Amino acid sequence: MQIALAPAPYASGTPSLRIGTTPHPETQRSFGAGEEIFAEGDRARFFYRVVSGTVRTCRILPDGRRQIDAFHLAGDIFGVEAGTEHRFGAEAVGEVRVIAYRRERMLLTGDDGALAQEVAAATLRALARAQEQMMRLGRKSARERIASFLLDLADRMTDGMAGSLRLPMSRTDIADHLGLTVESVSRCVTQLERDGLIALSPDRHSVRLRDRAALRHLDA
Amino acid sequence: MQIALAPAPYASGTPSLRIGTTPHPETQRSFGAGEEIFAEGDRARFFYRVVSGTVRTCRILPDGRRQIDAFHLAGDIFGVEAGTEHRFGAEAVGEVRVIAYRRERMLLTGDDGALAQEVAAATLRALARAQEQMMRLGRKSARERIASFLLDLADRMTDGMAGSLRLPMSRTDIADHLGLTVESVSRCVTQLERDGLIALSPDRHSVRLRDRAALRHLDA
DNA sequence: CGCGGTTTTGACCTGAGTCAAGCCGGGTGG
DNA sequence: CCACCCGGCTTGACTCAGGTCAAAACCGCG
Repeated sequence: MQIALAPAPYASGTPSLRIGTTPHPETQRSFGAGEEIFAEGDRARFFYRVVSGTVRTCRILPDGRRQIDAFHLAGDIFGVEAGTEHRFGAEAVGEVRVIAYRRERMLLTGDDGALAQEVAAATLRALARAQEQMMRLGRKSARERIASFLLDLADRMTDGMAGSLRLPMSRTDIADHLGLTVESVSRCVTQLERDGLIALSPDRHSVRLRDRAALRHLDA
Repeated sequence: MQIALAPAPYASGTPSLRIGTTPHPETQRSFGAGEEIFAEGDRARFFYRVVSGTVRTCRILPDGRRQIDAFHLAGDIFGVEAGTEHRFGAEAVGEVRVIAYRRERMLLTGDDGALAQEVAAATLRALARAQEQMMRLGRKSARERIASFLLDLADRMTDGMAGSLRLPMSRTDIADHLGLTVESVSRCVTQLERDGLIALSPDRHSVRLRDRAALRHLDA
């Protein structure tokens, strides 16, 4: 497959879009913290690209248990479906701007094949992440999951200057992503701090990875 | 995307392949129980389709913990990679026959676009399964994981006549897929049997789903 | 009928969950 | 400018689902 896994061409702060020969007015939308972008079961008429901010896609069991499938950062594509409806809900984590693409756009392989290829690449990347996540959820301890998650996030958020990354999501979100409880996440993070592997800002939302080697060792 | 999620055109016992205009001699290969089809880290020169039998793709942590990513049944495509190497190993569960496709075949969008589309569809399906699996691993109890797994397998193995499906894999494999231990799998299966939700053959490898409603309720 | 691998069962242990307070920081209004 | 609130984070004490270790039991097979 000719899919290039190079960094997504529309990274972080690139709201402008090059779009084939015919100018498609791409709809750009904004959402406030916690707002729903689409719900589980909605008709999948669009798929999206994050322009700025962070999006979480998640599913909720009837009894309230929640699993956050993934966090999508600036440049990431999400909401692509094989069937006709969204199998996950999507919500803004903090302030978010996204571009909505009409799903049918994917049908035309002509002209805008570039977008189609990008989507294919994004899908493959999503699959790779999902597989990584399965490893975490299936076989790793709480401590290992946190270490792995932080490293992964650090890789993806290039912006964070000098090893310090700002976590856009709450502890609860992290817990629901890693299959843990808030308390466990809190305890593990604190423990990693005590052990000197990471350092936390006073508001506890910025993390500096002080000992990547040790973290990577935990990541296994 | 024009991907049709209809049942894969080359299902179960269909070794013959229709392949565009130029006849490509597709390599068909056989493997015995436990044999390795490719290893984690191998150059990804081929991807595969299961002709008969079951394949497991898995990853092993340095300390020996194993996570089985997925089981691939007849008709399934596996081993498609975004990068240049396989990020999972693949092994035969019992006797297996597969067709190996040269990876470059995907490059030509011409002629054989059909295969390319099939791969795209397979990728999307794999992603959907991975997401289902994350839900299981992240938020479900042992009992629920087993129920969910059995239902899923029953759906995919149409062959199993009248609700009775033969599990091709060992308890250990199931455990490593569901993030449990052999003992837990065994206990849960036995419990489901005692509770009358399932019935087991004397060799404990065939399962009849006696109360799908209850199982589905567990699946949530 | 004995053998070897898989599955099951039992007794015990522990990592993470649960429940219940505190704590801290940031935002508001007096 | 500061006292107060409120939601998210942390901490502590206790519980429990599932893991661990060890031993049968079972099935299929030669």
